Amino acid sequence: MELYEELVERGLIAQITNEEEVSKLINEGKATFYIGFDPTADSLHVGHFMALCLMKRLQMGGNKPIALIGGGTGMIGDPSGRTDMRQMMTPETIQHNCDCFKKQMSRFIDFSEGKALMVNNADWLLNLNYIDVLREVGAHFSVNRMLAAECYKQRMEKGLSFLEFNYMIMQAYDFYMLYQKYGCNLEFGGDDQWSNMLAGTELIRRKLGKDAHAMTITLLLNSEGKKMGKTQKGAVWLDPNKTSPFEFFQYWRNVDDSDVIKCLKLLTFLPLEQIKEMEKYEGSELNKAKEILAYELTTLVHGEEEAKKALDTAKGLFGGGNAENIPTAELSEDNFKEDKIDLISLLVASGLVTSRSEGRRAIEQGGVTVNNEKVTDVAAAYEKSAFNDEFILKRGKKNFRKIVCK
RNA sequence: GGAUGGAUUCCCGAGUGGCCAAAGGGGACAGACUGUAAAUCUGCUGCAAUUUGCUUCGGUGGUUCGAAUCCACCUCCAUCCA
Repeated sequence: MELYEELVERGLIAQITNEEEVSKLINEGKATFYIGFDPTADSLHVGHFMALCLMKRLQMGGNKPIALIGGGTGMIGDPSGRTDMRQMMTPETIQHNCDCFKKQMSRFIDFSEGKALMVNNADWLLNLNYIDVLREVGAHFSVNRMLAAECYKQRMEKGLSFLEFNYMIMQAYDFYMLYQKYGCNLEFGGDDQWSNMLAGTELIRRKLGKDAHAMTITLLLNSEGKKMGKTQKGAVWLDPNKTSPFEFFQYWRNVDDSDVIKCLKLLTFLPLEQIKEMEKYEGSELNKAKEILAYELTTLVHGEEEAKKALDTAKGLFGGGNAENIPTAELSEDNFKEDKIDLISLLVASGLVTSRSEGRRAIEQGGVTVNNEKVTDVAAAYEKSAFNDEFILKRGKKNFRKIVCK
């Protein structure tokens, strides 16, 4: 199967400007393509992960990826799909985030010997002269058309600042620059970027009279149409310090039945034949597929060793076995009063709940377990010596913490 | 710059002087049922304490025994007009 066909088969492709041209380009390994990442946080998250995978797939097919870090566009903020204005970031934060991105990306993409490039649009955007831009680029944009773009629809109700309105122009300009500098002839991006990307191809056509293409990646949505990769606590990060490998593993282990196959196709590098086998799974058999999904992804992001650990831990916790690597909370002297600590304090100290009220509630509702024994006494307290042996605290069904005493 | 409407707890949204920590819904969380799934049902959802206290309704000040509710000023937002 050719590369492009595989991408389609996996459901990765959402929209495309010219299917015939693009498929030819990438199948022959002749594309130089770019994907932009705006440095909105100090770590990449799952949403970026799909883009990284795609870069990798294409790179394996001989195409040349350019990872564009949005040091310049980050100063503006993309209004697409947002209902409110992004918080403005300081240049220092942006720089810091850019650096973090670079580090993380190098894990996935081979940047050696010019096989891939990493550039920062701050290099050309920051020094632009307002009047020059208006004359050179602004003349080619029709406000009427821009306003009609899908990505601004939501914002038309709540309000859109001129600052953010310009995001599309900046992104278009990026493509235009990359085309000239590196012969970049293809832009990839999330499906919510479609209008911004089209703006780029149009700008290139108008300014240079050349064809460039755009292709969007399916957004990772669950069966309810919500973006995946978000939890109550926020995004699922690729940085192990922000989302531990175990948490990362668990996130995928817990996806809905209806989303497993889709995730396998979109996110893993498992051959399609193997995934097709799993499509036949029914009922609880799907748990096997979930396990594979979680294991594969954890391996990709954190390495095989971490993935094994996470798998072991999960099996231990849910199947009754060793629970070596679950998140640990350390207690210090200060946590004890007269060599004792009450259960509520313990819950708070371990980070399983955020307030004492919440802890009390959890206990009252029968959601707290100590070494597999349900505790319903709100006033329960433990001696220091209780922590000499293994002490596993559990809130709800899936939140574990091993408690150790310094 | 002018006119009008608005800002309520995670979100939407009721509340227009005491009965309001604030209806209802959504979400989140917990329990039951399960397969570490979904659906469903139940509970719960400001903070702290074993029936009580404390801090909340854009901000600041004021009226009042008492304010989310009334007044003044300010900030922000939306719509229309320029």
